[in-house]
Amino acid sequence: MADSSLSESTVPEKPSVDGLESKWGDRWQADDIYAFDRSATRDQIFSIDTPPPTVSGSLHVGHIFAYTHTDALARYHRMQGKALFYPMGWDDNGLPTERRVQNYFGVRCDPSLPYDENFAVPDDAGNVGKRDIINVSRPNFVELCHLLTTEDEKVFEQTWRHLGLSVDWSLTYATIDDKSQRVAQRAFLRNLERGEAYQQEAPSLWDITFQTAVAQAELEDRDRDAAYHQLAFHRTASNGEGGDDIIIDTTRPELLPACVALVAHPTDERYQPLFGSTVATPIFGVEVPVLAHELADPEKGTGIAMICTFGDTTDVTWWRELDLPVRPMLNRMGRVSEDAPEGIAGPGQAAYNRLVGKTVFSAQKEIVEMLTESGELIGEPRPITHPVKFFEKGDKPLEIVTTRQWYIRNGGREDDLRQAMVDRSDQMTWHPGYMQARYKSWVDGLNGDWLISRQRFFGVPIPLWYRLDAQGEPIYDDIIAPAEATLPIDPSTDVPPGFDADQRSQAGGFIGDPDVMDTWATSSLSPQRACGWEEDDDLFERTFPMDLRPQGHDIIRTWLFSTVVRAHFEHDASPWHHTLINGWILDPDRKKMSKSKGNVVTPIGLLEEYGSDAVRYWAASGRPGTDTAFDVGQMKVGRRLAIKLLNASKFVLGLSATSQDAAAGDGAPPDASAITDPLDQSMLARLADVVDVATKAFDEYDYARPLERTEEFFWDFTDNYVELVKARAYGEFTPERAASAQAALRLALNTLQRLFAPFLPYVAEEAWSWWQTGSVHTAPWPGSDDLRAAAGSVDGGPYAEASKALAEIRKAKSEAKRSQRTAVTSLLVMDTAEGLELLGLVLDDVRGAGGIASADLVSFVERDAFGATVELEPESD
RNA sequence: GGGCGAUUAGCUCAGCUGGCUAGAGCGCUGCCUUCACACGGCAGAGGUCACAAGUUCAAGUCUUGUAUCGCCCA
Repeated sequence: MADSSLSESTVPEKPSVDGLESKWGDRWQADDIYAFDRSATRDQIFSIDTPPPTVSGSLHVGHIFAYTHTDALARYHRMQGKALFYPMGWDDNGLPTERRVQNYFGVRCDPSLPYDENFAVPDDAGNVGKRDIINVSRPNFVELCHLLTTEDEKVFEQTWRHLGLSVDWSLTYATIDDKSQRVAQRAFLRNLERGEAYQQEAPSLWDITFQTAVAQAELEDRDRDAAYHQLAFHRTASNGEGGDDIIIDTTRPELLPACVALVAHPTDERYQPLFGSTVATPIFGVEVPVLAHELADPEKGTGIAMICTFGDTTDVTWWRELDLPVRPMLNRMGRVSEDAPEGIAGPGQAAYNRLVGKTVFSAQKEIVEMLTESGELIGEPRPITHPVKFFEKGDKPLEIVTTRQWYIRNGGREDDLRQAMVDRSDQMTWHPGYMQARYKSWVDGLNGDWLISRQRFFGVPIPLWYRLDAQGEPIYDDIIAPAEATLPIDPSTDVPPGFDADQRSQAGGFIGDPDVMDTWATSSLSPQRACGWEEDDDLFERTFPMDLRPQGHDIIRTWLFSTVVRAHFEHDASPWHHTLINGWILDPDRKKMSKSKGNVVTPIGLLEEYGSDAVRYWAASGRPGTDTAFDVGQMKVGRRLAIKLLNASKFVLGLSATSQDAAAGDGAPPDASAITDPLDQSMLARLADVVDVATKAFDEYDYARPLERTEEFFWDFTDNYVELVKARAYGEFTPERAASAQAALRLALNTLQRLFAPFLPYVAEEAWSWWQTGSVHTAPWPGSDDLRAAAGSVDGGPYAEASKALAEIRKAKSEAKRSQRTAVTSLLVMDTAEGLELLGLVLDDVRGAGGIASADLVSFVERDAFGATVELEPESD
């Protein structure tokens, strides 16, 4: 081979996938190839609402999986000429960070403490042994949160860069940064102004561990053991005092002091005579009404239930709809309050005193004892397992306590708004489509507005103050809101307009709202935050509504839904045009991988062991919406594929120093005028089909099919086409026919490198760099027109026929346990007339690859099906 | 209880608007050091497409039902 100076100087002797991440990662950063071009107009831009990962957790393979999908789509659209608006965000706001900070530094937030300017980070941070927890003020605690999340974010960024995400890192935001706080507070104030946010003193779900209210979206049911206890309520003068007791079934006898009524189904004949009368509670003798409501289940227990304030959400419904009094008995710690509920007196008070201060668990034991003593517990408790509501991050059952909280309307209490939320979901395309059913069923099942206030420390403060009356009590209706221009504010340290700092907590002065917002109340504004809402109008107009929201199906009811709510109110629009829902990673037992199960593999270890391209290959094989098994086998396959692409590129580029276009290409397809051989044209015709299928699939947000089809073609290309064409490409026939092979190989290689670029960004870039200037990732996505032009009128037939013949020859050698280099002394091919004609076109190539010295050794027989007989040269020793 | 999805070789999965004599990779078996690649290549064995009815010239593919698994909602 004469002149291969280019390939020799740039193609390594032994190509390797190792080390490409840092080589190209640095280069991409230096060249800023993923920078958003904000001069592009809206129709030239593709904007992505990247899910901000929770930095206080660790990255796991599920993240790698999902973010790779988005990145493949991003890279495709970039190659299609779009300006990518592809930011990364960090979710550092909220409870998970608080927890991590508590454990990492061995501290606890005590909001009553003053700020300590000289607070030093504990020496044993990150490795806290057995020692006393240090109580710190809220501002100190928040500082620690910022300190740790900043470090965590660096680690995350490093991993994402290693994976090869093509985000524009200059757009990075955090959900707790000042701009996010400003966006969240501004949006809240506007919701308030328009009547979309309101406060209410109402029964709320309460986590006794975290000491905060939680929203419906954060609930999960968990099965817990419990027992039905039969309690005897007594008749009163209203329904035949001294008559048979009324027996109710309850799993929570400890709430008996909080009983406000009994309830049965209106059509239940057993209890109809009692409706409207009263009964006396056991032990306490409190008189409560017997009422009718259709939520009472005649099949459950004795068909009549006691309503307590509050044992569960059904109690809340009954309480509201039946207009009952509140008789609370549990405090926010989940213990029995000192003050007995209204109506308890005399001997009842003495009994109540036995419960005071107890947890619900102990109170239940105590009350069962009392009921047994009094004979009002009928029979033995009957154990059951039933679903109990938990805060998804908590480990104690939720209680319901009456508190003042802030809400944002979401359709849970208004049918027209509920319908509007469903309509919004029709305005975006769901990938896969069936995931929209989850959204709809969630919206259908909403039973209240969105509770957004949280009694926590690290979050975006509710930006309000309240006036204090002459006694120093807050007047919650007398709200003082900040001007938008002053945002973000922290009402616990900032002073409202028209007041002095020393009026804080003084009679006639003010007090700041102590709460922070639900973390979803900030995340639900990620499009607004990323796109510069009210901060950068020009950017906002170019990027919003966004093109794509990718996310997991587990947070459709939280993140996706709440984002739709906010955009509906603020912009009267759907926040995105498309949403891509990813599945989960399952371990080999088909269980969701999670930290608690101890089956999580660290991503950085995988990336280092198999290479980023290999891991991305595995990830991109997972279909949209489909849960996928964690499979290192697929990563090994991906690694082989990546290496193969390097080696195939090396081979093609090493061949053809004769072509002019061997010299630095600019990304344009090589000159195809030399391509005249039928086999070459046939291969390109098939490649054109692959390009069309891949393009169509990508346009439908399916990243998996383009990879699959490209890979399938590529293996066949290397196994069959390259082998068939080798002899000719090396010049065994005429120079013109060699040139045809070389040009076809280069055209195919050029196309394949670009097709693989979204999936295997490192090897694609490496191989591209051997013969092209510029990055493959900013090269145009391949079209099929050039390929079809080169193929002319030839279709895939000759290539298929040649491959079949070659397979027969290989099979004969393999079955004879001979080397593939063994010469063929005779080949008889049987096929249809059409098949034989096609074979005639490519016979030289078959001979070259099969080791058939002369065309005289080949004969044909016309038949209606393909077949072949192969004779090999005798074995020599 | 209502809904969504899945069920194809030992394993992980393709098979889109019905034409398949059912595919790929891994794993397994045998062979080949071949000048792009041993981090390789060639070949082979391996499946009544969960089950049952139906529509159709034709069903893995459509309809209905059943079973099992997973998830969402109540």
